[in-house]
Amino acid sequence: MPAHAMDPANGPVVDMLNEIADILEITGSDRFRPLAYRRAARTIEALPKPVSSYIAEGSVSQLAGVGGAISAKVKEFTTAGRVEYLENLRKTIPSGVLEMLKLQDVGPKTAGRLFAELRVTTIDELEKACREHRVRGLKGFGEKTEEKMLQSIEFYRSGGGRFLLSAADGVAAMLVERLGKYAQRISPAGSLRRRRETVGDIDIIASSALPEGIMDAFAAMPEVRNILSKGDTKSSVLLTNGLQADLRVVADESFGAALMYFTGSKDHNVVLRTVSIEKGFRLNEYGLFRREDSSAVAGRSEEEIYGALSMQYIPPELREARGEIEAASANALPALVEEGDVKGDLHCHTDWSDGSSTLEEMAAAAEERGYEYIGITDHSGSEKVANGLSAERMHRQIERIHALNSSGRFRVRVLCGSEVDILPDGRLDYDDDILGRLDYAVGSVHSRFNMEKKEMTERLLTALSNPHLSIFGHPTAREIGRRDAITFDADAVFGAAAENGVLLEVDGSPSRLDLPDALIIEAKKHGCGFVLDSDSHHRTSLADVRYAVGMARRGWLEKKDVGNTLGAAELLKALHA
DNA sequence: GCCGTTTTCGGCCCGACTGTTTTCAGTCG
Repeated sequence: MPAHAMDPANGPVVDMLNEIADILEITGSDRFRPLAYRRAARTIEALPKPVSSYIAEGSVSQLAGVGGAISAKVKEFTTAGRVEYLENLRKTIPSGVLEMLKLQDVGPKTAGRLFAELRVTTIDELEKACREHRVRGLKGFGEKTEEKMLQSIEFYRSGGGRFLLSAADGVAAMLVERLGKYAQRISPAGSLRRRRETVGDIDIIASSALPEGIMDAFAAMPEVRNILSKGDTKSSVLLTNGLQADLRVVADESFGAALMYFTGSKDHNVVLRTVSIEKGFRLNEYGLFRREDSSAVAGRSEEEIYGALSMQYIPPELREARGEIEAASANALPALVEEGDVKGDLHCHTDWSDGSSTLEEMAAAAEERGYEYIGITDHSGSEKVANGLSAERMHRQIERIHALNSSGRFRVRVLCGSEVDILPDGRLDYDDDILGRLDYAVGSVHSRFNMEKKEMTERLLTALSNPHLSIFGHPTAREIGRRDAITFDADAVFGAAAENGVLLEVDGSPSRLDLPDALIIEAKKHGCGFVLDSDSHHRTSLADVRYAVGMARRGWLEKKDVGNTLGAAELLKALHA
């Protein structure tokens, strides 16, 4: 699995640790050692800052799951760029064998045996071995295994991977809608429910006294390309759009436990189980049970289970083992911001630049959503490809918005904003006379993404010191699966944003989701304020603000952290802080 | 390899499903 580290600098370290784990699993006898490497990898993957900064302050071995041996390897890797231990491990196994692990239903034992007994060293060779029916010659392997492997190879080559949350969201809603009539209760679970930025598959949990009915309906849906497995309580299908969907059915008294279990995260579940054991319980997908007599304590709802463990209810977005269990036990969970708290959108485009709805359509759509205000932020002049507004057109748009507001045509107040390019030298793309006329400016990076960290940090610090800048738009400028985050010194940039009162945007555009959660957490520590926007280019995508809300909740944000939960008058004051 | 109010050893989540078995190993989540 490629690393999706919160700080891109940590990607190679995470890959290094996971590769060690992979090789140890294929060759090794100790099954816990690879787990230790994976745990350390997960910890480092979630770090908001380069692991080198933890090395510098001597705190690497204090990270969860990182002890003496692993911290030594991490240090060796960051200084030498390679790890002797891994170099030696690599000699024992061809890299193609590692790649086979990416195939569904091929794990370390299978890959190891294919290599040891058939000398299969690549996925291509595995395909050949299956076609020549050599795999079925191995003890414990048969005809169906060969067929499954060929299917997995095909799926892998067609790029079966993770999907944007927004793509999965619609499918999950369809599944819930379609299967709802067969269930007592039904809900999406998994990373989709936790509002992660990408999801690998869709998990649906349902309760029913008649599981066969819902299972049959699930497998018979027209969107099903093939059935991966089908049992009494659990089935998996591959949908025609390439997404995998899993359905799990339990009795209604276990619905909460199953929902909790399959919502995860895995790490959250592990910690929760540990806490359960400490308190004399056993927790599984059927409920919470007393250990001494196995009597049921809770299971009908998640609230009931957290309650029985003397905790506050933990919203799914927080279930990442980032201290939420400790906070819930201490009655100290944040009151997370909700979509209904948002009083207006501050990042919207119209057909004046690269949007496809008119100013009036956007205002009407904002009004329909019950917003108090909508900020229009078309692109500035440098954005030629996006039809950015020249100074002259920007002046005209301001006049137009003023006229619209005084016309009384809309109850919603239209704010004059702009998404102003942060130029490579850190200046904003409009002169002060325009910036001074705007209600506020959103500054964004749209060019020269590959600047060195030091230069990029300078660029951003210059922009953040501009008194006309109110909001730092999609701060990392990443596009999920397409473009990496820009690199900058997060401490310096967030510190400057806090000091200058520049609010950080959480952009809800489905392929941006920027800031991401770990950086939100980091920025909040610096005392930054935030805004939640849709970055919509069409009147229907104002609803994308829900993805910004999801990310904000994953970042532990409360209503008071978010500027656009304020009324218009207070907001304008905050934007000029 | 990591970890610790069961602490320096002995655990490390655990249940469903599949394909191959004839009681289970491997994979997945």
